[in-house]
Amino acid sequence: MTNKPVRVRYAPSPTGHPHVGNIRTALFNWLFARHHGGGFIVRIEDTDTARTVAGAVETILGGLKWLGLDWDEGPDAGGDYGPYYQSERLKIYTEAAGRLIVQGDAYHCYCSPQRLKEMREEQARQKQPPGYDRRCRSLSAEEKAGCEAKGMKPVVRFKFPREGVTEFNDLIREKVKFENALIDDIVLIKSDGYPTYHLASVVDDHLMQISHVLRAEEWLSSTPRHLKLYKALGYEPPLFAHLPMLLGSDRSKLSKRHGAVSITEYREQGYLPAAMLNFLALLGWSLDDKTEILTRQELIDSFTLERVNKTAAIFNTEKLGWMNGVYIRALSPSEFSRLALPFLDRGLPPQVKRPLSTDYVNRVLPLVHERARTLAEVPDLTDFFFTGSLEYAAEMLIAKRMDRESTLKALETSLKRLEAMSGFGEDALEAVLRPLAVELGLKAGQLFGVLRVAVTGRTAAPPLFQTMTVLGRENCLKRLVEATTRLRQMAK
RNA sequence: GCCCCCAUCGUCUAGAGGCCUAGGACACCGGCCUUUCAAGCCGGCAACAGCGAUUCGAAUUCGCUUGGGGGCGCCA
Repeated sequence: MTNKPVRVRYAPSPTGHPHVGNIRTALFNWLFARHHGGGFIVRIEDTDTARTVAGAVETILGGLKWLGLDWDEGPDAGGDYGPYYQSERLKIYTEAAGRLIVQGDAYHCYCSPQRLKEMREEQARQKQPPGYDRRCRSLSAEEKAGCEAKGMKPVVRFKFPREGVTEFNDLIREKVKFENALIDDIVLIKSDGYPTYHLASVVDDHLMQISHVLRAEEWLSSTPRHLKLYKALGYEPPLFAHLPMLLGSDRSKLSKRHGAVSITEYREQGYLPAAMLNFLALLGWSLDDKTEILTRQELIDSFTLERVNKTAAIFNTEKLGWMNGVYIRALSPSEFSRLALPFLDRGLPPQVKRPLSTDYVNRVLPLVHERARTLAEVPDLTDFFFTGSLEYAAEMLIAKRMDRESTLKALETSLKRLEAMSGFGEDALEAVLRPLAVELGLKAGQLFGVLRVAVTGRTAAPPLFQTMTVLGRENCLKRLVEATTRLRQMAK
């Protein structure tokens, strides 16, 4: 450990949606910062003008906010080390690159993309490792002048040492060693004047006084270059920790074909931020041998790099679903209603009258509270409470070990008894229907099953009497009549 | 192809030489509860990749093999 104050950063590039793998990296950085009482900085790495997507910054920031990952410095927050958009720091990078050239640690390269492409193809043919052949390292003054005269725009390349070994101590992987001879000269400044990730992140991490770089494992092999860059620039490098990757179900890099991959999609699918946070934290980190559910504060208190593991983890949606269910059930009824309402409003068929009655909704939702794994399931679970007519096959009305005739009789008798009821409460319904089953020579389950289908149009639903109570007398009677008709019309 | 990293149930993981006939969770399969579903409870299935070495003793240490992942862009 250095004795520098803890300052970590999340440095997304605004090229698309916030990938859950990326967000997991953000989360670990945030947890690390909060655990140590350090700073969490967000820096936008918008140095690829071609790939930058409008609105992406907002989406990424929105994802962080949704999860409650607050940042101390960055867009919207300001800070003493800004600007926090790399596109606004171009001068700084140009200056750094200029210094490296003067020092002899970097050089202009005029090789065209075309030549580089051909070079790589040739290397592939020869089964040689691909990499820049350093041709422009030894350009004479005349050759250089010639290129300039032709108006060629150079890139700046880093002169990586040709021999020796670069070794460093990764906080998670411990000693990692690379042979310098195998590492080529990376581009520092592109021909459009923008820096590459390598230069920009090194310069900014230094300037922003980042103490620990926690990033995904895919960066492990470029770390030697970064280390040499720090050295050439005269900076003291931060400590590095390369986090395990997040993989899809087939063990390949998590991508769209594995399903939802953007944090925004999970939000839209009705996952709760607390569940998402908890789940993501457990991908590559664990507290002990049994704890699964942890609050944000518990996560902060117990998060350490020592307990981050080295193995890539598969993003397991099944377990996320279970965990989300746990969090949903832990919600108070009113919180559940408040959170589910927008999903209901959006998910119910268009013919359902809007606005939805708050009072009615508040009576319906408790019935499915413990049955929902995501908020997005709520409309499907409750639509029969809202729609006018039910759609189901008449056969569904016929319960186990019953036939058309006995079902018809059960329906007609029930209808008569229900019509005769003065009240229509849960207990009253049970008091009427349970004895009726006996009277009809049916098991309670058989009668209730018939009525459940008649009233909800489905075989799986919330408890019958509660459902009927909420649905109300008029609606229930109407549906029983419809069920009778439907059964009569059914072909024998 | 070259370089780097990794390797415990299907999945997420516990395990830092004897506590391990390897623990927990998801999923799955039974059972209980029960008007269906869900929830809950009880039980079950299921793993130390292989081979050598070190050691009285190895999932834990070392080596090799195999397997998986990542990197090798004027992307990040």
